[in-house]
Amino acid sequence: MSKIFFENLEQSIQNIHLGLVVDCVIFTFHEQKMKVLLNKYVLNDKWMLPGGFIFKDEDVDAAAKRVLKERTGIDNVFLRQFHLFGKNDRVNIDEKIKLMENYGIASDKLPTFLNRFASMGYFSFVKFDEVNLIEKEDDIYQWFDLDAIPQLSYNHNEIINKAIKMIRIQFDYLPIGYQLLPKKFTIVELRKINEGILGIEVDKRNFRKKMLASNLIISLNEVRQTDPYPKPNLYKFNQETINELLDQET
Amino acid sequence: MSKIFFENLEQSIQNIHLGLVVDCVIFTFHEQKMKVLLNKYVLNDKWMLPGGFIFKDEDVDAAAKRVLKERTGIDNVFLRQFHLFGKNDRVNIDEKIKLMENYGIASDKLPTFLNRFASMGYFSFVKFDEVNLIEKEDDIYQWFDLDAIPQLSYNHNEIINKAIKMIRIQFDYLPIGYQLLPKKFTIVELRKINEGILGIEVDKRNFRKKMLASNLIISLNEVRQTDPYPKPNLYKFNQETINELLDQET
DNA sequence: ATTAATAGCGTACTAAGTACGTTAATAAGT
DNA sequence: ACTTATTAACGTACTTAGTACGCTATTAAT
Repeated sequence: MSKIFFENLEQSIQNIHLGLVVDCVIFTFHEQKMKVLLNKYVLNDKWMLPGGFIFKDEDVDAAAKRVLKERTGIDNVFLRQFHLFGKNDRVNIDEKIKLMENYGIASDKLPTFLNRFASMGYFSFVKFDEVNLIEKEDDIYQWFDLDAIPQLSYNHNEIINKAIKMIRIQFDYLPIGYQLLPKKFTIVELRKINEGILGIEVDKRNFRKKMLASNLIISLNEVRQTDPYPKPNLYKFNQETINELLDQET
Repeated sequence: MSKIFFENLEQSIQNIHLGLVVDCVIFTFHEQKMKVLLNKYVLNDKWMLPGGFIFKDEDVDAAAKRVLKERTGIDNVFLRQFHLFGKNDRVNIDEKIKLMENYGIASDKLPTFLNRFASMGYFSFVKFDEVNLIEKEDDIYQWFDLDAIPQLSYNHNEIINKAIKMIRIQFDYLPIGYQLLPKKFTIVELRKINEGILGIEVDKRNFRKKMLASNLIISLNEVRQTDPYPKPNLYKFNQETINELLDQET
């Protein structure tokens, strides 16, 4: 949804698949912390998840991909369904009317638009450095620390909480570190991601032992010279193991 | 979808939430085998999954519950989302037109109905004895062995396969045996369910040991007298453990 | 009288997970 | 110049969970 969409609402409505939208919980990892991408229309006062309509004849998964590409510029992104939010009262109608009025549209003009839309939730993990936040004149984007999410529009707080819950359940089947880290990374970075998502502290020594025993990572026998003190060893992911995870396409 | 629906198609369309349907993969356990419930309109030649539309103002989860109740008579059923099938070409349009024509409806009469509907997949586990298959004049129901599913309409074979895949991934978090077995059951029955769903054989002795060591089941110190030889001991589920699983509501 | 079937018990071994002590190298503070 | 705090990396002991497979007791069928 953007200015152009609202300015041509009647025509826009003709081109979208009714009754269903996608919302994306986009995670990244930066400065040792997990972050979530939020979006705000300048005319609105609350932050919300990046989301959007599905075009007629567009696969739902493709719509989620497109939304992500439009916002972050990233192609070929890792994206998974996690829950359909299909409660009848999911969207606060007053909030929706207010948004329309902010764009100068009478609320009784397009009843179709005010009908209920179920929301398919997707989560995604993107590399911070590869993201190029694409802001339009009327909406802005910002990364928020996972432990400092403000109050969001509609049921979007619930959606984020559910995303985290589902990610935790599927944790071992998701190549999260692979999606978030650069080609070369340290074991500590990998641990910080785990801790951020699982919401717990992990024993440093046991984590290292577990990683080294697994066939998930391969040592590059190379230390990161830019780090101050005990310069940490660098690792890469074992592509075979990652491919096995990706093939499962949960 | 039923005769009444089609006979009043124009009016029926007014009352449904467009763009989204629910399809249910309903499992049961009978005579030591896992079964799936399939449905066939007598005017159609292919079997399909029980599914249906969502009413305007009806929660999507509630629609799935209603579909299940309408077909099996069971209230308060265990039901979980597992995947949204949102491919644009998911439903074979020719098949859909043929179905409409079988009901005497010209295919060009209601373009809205021919628009794409995404399908929210739900799986469910029901006790065979509690099911009371409710057949209407124009559609019939039948349990099929999980390893003998015929070719189904639309993408319904894909939906079943995905359901099984998702159930396997979440296996340890789902109270499957609890949903399928009567109050009193034997360890062998529990094992047969596991084998049926996981598609593998499980070592009898280790399975028993694992179950006894877990706090999932409690011995009733009572054997089933109706069984022929080594009359097996009966167990009940530990309600506390089951409640913990149910609270997670994956 | 022999054989087949199977619920249930037991033993040895392997793999995975947990708890926590120690070292080595450096930067920052006094 | 010396001490201290920091932290990547290695190591040891112990616990728990999982795997492989042998055996027994009791009945029904042949």
